[in-house]
Amino acid sequence: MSHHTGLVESVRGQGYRMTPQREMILDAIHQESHVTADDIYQRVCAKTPAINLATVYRTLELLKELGIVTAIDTGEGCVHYELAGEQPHHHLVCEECGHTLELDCDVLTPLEQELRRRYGFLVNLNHLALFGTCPECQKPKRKVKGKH
Amino acid sequence: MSHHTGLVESVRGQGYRMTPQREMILDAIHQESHVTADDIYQRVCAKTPAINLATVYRTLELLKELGIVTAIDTGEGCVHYELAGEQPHHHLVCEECGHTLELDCDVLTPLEQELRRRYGFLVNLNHLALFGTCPECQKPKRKVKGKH
DNA sequence: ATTGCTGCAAACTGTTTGCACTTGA
DNA sequence: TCAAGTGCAAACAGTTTGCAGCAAT
Repeated sequence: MSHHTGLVESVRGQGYRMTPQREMILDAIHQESHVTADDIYQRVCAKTPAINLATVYRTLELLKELGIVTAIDTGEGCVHYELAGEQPHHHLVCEECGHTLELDCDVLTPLEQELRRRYGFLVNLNHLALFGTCPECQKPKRKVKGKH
Repeated sequence: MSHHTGLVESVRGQGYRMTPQREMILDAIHQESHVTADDIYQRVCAKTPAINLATVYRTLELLKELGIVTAIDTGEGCVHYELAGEQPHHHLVCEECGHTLELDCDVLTPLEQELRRRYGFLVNLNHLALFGTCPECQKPKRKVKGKH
């Protein structure tokens, strides 16, 4: 099942133990990237008796330190995780419908350069979430409005 | 004391009551923008007997709806608030030292345009927080390293 | 046989909510 | 007057932590 043997080795190679839990968690992120701790928890629990949420958090923390996953805070109150190996990409999150669309990484290259040139700031745009209004929601349609 | 009479009127004008609490909260944000709910709470409590944190949150929620303040999630686990009237500006947050530096808004204009052109996405860059490494922390200095 | 990892339960942080009381218009 | 706003305490969600037992090396 493990198509992610490299990752397993990477963990072991750095002096950490490979446990069934860690393997399942790696498996889960591998299957579906850009997930929350709870997503992983659900996904893992679905197949085997159980795993503890705390373990998921601790493992994610470890994987983050090992540079295997990266964390993205999309500002929705929960952190999303992704395999670090992935092509860095970004998310446009619609504030109205919550829909997320992915963004080619090259769109941000000019900004990256500008920030370095102007401020000497080395920005980390591995996984950025930008908020706004998606094309769909910009269409006037029936304005429901109302004081929510 | 209220140099923010306009805001007070704005609240009242939209059919909401002006209470001492709300006035103090407005006052606080006026004095120091880019604050957290708790900052406001502290600041207000310092001068008068007391105010309730829940009230701060409720008021901020209201002010946000009225378009008087805007919320920014800098990803540090707590939301920052700012007077909406402010020049939109952005923050470069250093992941190493936590230091924040402000960013001229024009740096992001090209990105804004690109997103609209390419994806039809109307991005809201009123208050953006970008993470990375500040010039200071890029200097090699003594690498302490060590396992977290 | 160690030492690291796990599960569990409890703590913690930022935020929200239900409800009875108070107060601005 | 009376709906809107407040304080309080309790609930919440996401995340972290202390500790005793379990298991990978």
